[in-house]
Amino acid sequence: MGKAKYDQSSVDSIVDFAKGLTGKTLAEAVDLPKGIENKRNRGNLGLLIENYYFEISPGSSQEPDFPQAGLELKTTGVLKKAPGKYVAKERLVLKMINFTSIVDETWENSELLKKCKLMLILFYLFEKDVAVFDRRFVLDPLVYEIPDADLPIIRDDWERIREMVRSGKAHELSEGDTNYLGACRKGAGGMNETLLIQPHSSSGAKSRAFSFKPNYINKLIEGHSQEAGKLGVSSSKSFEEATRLRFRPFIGKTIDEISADLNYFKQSPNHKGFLREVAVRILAAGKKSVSELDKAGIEMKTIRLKADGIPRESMSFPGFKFLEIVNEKWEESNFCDKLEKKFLFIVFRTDAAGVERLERVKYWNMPYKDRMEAQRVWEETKRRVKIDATNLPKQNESYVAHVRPKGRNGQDTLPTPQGRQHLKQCFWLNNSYIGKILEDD
DNA sequence: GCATGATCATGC
DNA sequence: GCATGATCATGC
Repeated sequence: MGKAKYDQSSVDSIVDFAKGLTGKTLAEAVDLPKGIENKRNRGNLGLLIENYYFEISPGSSQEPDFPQAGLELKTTGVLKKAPGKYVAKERLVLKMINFTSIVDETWENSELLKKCKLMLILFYLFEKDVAVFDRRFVLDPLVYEIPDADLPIIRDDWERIREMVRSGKAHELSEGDTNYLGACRKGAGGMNETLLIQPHSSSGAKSRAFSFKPNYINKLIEGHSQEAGKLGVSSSKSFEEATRLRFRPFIGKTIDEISADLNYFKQSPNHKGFLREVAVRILAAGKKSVSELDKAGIEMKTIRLKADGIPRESMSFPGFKFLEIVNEKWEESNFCDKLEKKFLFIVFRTDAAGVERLERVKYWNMPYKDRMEAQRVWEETKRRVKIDATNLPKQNESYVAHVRPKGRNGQDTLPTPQGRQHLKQCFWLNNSYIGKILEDD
């Protein structure tokens, strides 16, 4: 190592040095050894940055990357949405969750806080076919310390995760359990993953890591922490309660009344997303900009109940491609991702007189058992697509989910492994299943 | 009346 | 231009 380029014990010095990356790629910023450049796309940019830019090789995973400065280095990808506007490509993994030790931790003495109390986050532009060392750092490095406004939420998230492990439910953890801080899967995955031992249960658990959810990262990127405070997120009220309050004034009102209140009306009788748009407008209180939900990665769904309490329709999810699903793992699938989220149901109901009203809102996480059933349906779909993409799991084959078309019209098709074209399809949660969920409370 | 098939307007 | 959430339409 040559003469010191910066002082590893000084946060300011490290940050100043990090700014040298802004607008550049790693390959432009330093002379990389030849062998590396020959490697195609693969490789972990974060690791390369540590080794070749900062010239450090962090050892212990318990300590920050710059132990003397107490600073943890993170490198994360962003996507370009519009000129100058970037969004997180994915969650930012902070640290593996140690199931054994977390049960005895408090937030203040937690391993997470020890390692990630102060972070330096570098943002590079993710582009699919560009090698990692040619990816450009597009934003200034961000020095991150949990903002006061976000602390109650993140701390609450952490405590929820700890409580899950304490009650022997590490294997039931899902990202939807929490708001900003998630427990994401991290590790081998797939068939031959070795499950980890957890303290208060004999069930093995998949390895998981603490992560910041993409939408929280987006919030950081936008630098809107203060605005989140204004929305009431930072108050002693829980995050969910704050959102619930938004809907409260409209509960019990008819759709026409709400529509009039918001001065937002159905333009076309065929507008199938109308009620969703109504809900979006309630949330945003007029401004249909970023909502609290987006930041927390909450999945909002509108549900319309018939007078008997049964949902009129099943619940659709994004479409899948026949040629992709056959090579995908459940854990990597979009459907799995969605089902791990926290849902916010906006429930409308037609009353005895035939008038439809906003009945209530409800937060919900899909129970572990049902996620496993959804996985079964997904695996079965994958299996059948390989054989005959026109014969997929129907509603009566599972109490949780089924597969059905989703497209613009009969011409909206995709190629199948059989070499034909077939109507686009997506996964649905059965309306009977949704009905059950709403029944028990 | 339900399960399945087909398609809509919208926002990004 | 197209994926999306959602609802309409049909057949049994």
